[in-house]
Amino acid sequence: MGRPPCCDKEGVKKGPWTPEEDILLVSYIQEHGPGNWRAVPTNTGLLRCSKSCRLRWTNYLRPGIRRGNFTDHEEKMIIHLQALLGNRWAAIASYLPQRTDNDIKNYWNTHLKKKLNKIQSGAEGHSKDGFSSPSQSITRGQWERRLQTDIHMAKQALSEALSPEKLISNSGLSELKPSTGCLSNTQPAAQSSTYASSTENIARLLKGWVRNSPKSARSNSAITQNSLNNMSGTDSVSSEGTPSKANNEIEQSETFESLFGFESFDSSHSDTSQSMSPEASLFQDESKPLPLSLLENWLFDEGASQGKEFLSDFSLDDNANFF
DNA sequence: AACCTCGACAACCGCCCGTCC
DNA sequence: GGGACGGGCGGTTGTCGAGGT
Repeated sequence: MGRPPCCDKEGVKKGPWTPEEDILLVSYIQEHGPGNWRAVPTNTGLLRCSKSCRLRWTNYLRPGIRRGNFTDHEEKMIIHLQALLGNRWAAIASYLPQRTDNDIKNYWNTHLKKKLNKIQSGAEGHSKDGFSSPSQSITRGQWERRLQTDIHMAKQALSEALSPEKLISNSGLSELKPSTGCLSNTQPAAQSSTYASSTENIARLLKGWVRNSPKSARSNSAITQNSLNNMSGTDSVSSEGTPSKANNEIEQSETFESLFGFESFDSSHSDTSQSMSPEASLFQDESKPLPLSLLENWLFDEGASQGKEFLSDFSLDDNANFF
């Protein structure tokens, strides 16, 4: 007997999620927190598979997700991390807390793969013209130096992206300023007309839902705090850096709105991978990235051969020229 | 205007792993 | 110890819109 499917095939809805379904899901998670996905469809009345609910939440509804165009910085990080980690999208995503693994995977498959192929074919063209490919001509010493340089670059990029100073300086309430924030109704650069990809629709709907829901009328701030704790899957907010009662209800309300307003939709932020919204920082604990030093160790201790493959696949020089 | 092709991305599927009983 | 289950992950497919013919 094979493993039973995670959900009955009959009576399970498939395809794009509707706003109503999103609201049902979000409201449930607000009350109970993410997890126990098996129970979600039955408790919410959603005609969806539990996996589908989890996916919808983690990839699109979860607070702190940045969508829209990838910055050059993010692009570089993805390329470097892909070279280091391979197609371990979840691991790569842990270094880009605002991006989901699915998003990164899609971006890789649709954009970066092609770009790198172009580069590679370009390099091959060179070799045909008399230039030997780097992987063929490079000595081991050169290769190691390049590898170290590459790791250093990746490390630098990561530390820039994840440095606490930047997090603090960039994650402050300035993110909520109308000029750049969620309340400004800024249009995403690439907005699709379909609901599923119209994150602003979700935001608007959810905002409306929060305002109209009886619970929000009862105690908006309480919900906000609870939902933050629940949604983040941690109780981290309360211990250190606790939003004290000095953080008044308005601020918390703004924070909540920002959860679904996603200022980061605004792709006009120049180097947004370096900024992190407060909500995003909440989720950092959820998936702590492996320290890069460990990656280095792994790479040098066990993966020298893999490193060579990497270099032959992905030439630094080509890459440098490309960027 | 109708049809076709291609690209982008949301969602699904199946496998695997960790946890619990 | 091992089976069942829930959840995570990566690969793949489906859908839809844009652009081209």
